[in-house]
Order: sequence, then structure tokens, then C-alpha cells
Amino acid sequence: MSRRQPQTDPPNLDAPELRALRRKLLAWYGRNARDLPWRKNRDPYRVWLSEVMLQQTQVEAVRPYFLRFTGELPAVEDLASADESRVLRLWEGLGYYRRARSLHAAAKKIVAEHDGRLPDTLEGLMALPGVGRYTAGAILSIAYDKRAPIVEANTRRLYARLMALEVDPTSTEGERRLWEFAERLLPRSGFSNFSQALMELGSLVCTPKTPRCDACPVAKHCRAYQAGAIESLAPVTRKVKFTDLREAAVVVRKADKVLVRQCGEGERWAGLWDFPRFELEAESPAGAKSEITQKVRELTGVACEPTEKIATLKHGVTRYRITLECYEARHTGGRLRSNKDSPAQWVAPSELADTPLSVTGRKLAGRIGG
DNA sequence: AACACGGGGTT
DNA sequence: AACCCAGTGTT
Repeated sequence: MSRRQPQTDPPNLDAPELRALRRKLLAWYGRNARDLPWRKNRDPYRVWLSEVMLQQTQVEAVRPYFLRFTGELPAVEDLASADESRVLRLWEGLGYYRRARSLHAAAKKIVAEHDGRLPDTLEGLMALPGVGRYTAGAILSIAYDKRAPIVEANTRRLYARLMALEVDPTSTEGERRLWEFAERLLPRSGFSNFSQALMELGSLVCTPKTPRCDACPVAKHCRAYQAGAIESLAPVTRKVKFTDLREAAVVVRKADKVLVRQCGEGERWAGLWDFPRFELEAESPAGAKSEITQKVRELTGVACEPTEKIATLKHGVTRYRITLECYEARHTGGRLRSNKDSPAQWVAPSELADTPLSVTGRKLAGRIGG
């Protein structure tokens, strides 16, 4: 036995209390389950897709994307045989684009190695790119109705309160305790509804701020509520410190075409296309212009002369708050450098309709007569 | 254990 | 303006 921190939490819920909790939770879910598109059936492909879309993304943001995606690519074979640009275009605006590329790669693997059937084991699922412990557990329970615990944002908060978890839930120790609790909480059957009920309660009742404990079906079994300690528990998310960044995006025009490049593997928006874009260091307008000429040349080989600033967009990317200065420029020479590592091309603005762009890229495209 | 990765909704 | 979101993968 390894050394363990002294147990500071209240005693664990005992077996009879866990049974009562499960029963009340399921009864509550029966009355309060939302009508969500991925609950129409338990098709593993749809459950998988919904879980990946829902990673770090709220239900209401996912809903329209899920409907459009399943409308166009209704089965894993459709996804596997689709072009990556089409998959990314369907994902455009949802963020965390690696999810879409991993999903696409996993679909190819499922077709090639699993005869088009999603694996139904923890190991098989976690071997797929983009599927970690949570998503594997969610698919096993929700789609296959198998016994599998889950811990994600809703359940992390719910469990932490039910247990009155004193340690930092984001620490390794906190995480271990949460998974342990999730395991003990599992019923004997009905895993599909159970997983969804847990998340639904966390989402609708056991909310981050001012949870609706008066409406909670399991408040009687909640250690934090019983101790009046809901407000004093450690937060379940980490604070992020923002860094301001100033960048430039350049619409280089050559006759009726504009210059775009595909973001590389190591950079943000990998796989998506964008206008040449880089950090801007110069403060003065004149300095900015010469810097733009230089950076566009470094990035694409193209020589250009900035003409005017056409917009300033503010947006956030993970821990950065970015002020994006958008310029127009005219092509003055140079040879376009495009290769496998860094594809670039001249396109008519109308072609951008089928090209996956970042949100800022899309906004800019909308301003140049695309 | 910390960080990168998007974008939008809520408080 | 903070805070938050049905996390995963890399370093």
C-alpha cells in the first residue's frame, strides 16, 4: 500500500444511500431529459460524433453542427470516404479542429480495421485518435449500454459536491478520487440512461454558480449541501491568464484572385486555410507596412505592397486575446512558394465558400466580395 | 503537471 | 470581464 494523504472528506456514501441516489436520479431524468438530436437513437456513430463535438463545447453550440454533419455524413463509411476539407468545412466555427481531423482519421481506421463497426471495448475505443478515457466511457455506456464510468465537466462538479471533495479536483489526486467515485456510483444495469442522467443533472441543476439545490433530487445525499459547503469547495476548473497579442492578416490581390495558405501541423488552425497571418511588432503605420511586405514574402514567397487597413477584429484563441489588423495589399511580384508542408494558392473569392477557414478568416472573406 | 488547442454562451 | 464548456494529446 502506498502512502496516502489523510482522508479529509466526509465519510463516503454507503451502499443504501447510493441505491437511493441512483433511483432518484433516474426518476428525475425520466421527467427532465432534454430532447437532444443525439438522443434520437443509440447509433454508436452518432453517439461518438456527439461526444467528440461536445468536448469542451456546450450543448446548444453543438446542436446545429450535429444535425448538419449527420445530414451530410450519416454513417461512418461516409465520413471515412469524405475529403478532409469537407469534414473541416462541416466543423468550421466549432473550434478545436484537431477533433475533426482525429474523427476523420478514426473513421478511416474503423472502416479499415473494424469492418466499419465502432469498437465496443475500452481499449479498442481509446486506441482511436481523439478518444480518451471520458469519451470511451461515454460511448461504452450510452451507445452499448455497458458498465463504464464517466468524468467530465458536469459530472466532475456533481461528484465533487456529492462527495464534498476537499482536494483540488484538477489535481492528479482529485482526478483519481473522482474516477473512483464514478465507479462506485454505477448501477447494476441501465448504464446508458445513467450516464446521461448524471450529466443532465450536472448541467441543469448542479450548475457552477448558484446550483438549484432546492430542486435537486439528490440533495439529501449530497455531502456538500448537507454541510452547507457548496460555496466553499475548490473550483473544478483552472484559472487561465490571458496574453494580449497583435497580429496582421493580409488580403493580397492579384487580378481577381486572393492569396491563401493552409495552416501547417505545428500552428493554430492546422488543416484550415487562412490569409497570410503573423504577429505584428511594428507600432507605426509605416513600420507595419514594411513588416507586412517582409512577412508575406517569408511566408509565401510573394512580394506585395499594402494599400489600406480594411478592418480590425478582436478574438480569443485559448489563452490569447488577439487584436487582428486586416490589410489589403497588391501583388507586386515574387513567385508563390507552395509545397506539401505549406500549401498556398491564388483563389477567386467565390472559391472560399468550400474552403475551411478560421472564424476570422471567414469574416475577412465576407468583406472582400466572397 | 503544465500547456496547446476555438469559439461562443452565461453570469 | 470572468467564468465556463459532455477533453485529448503533447511536452
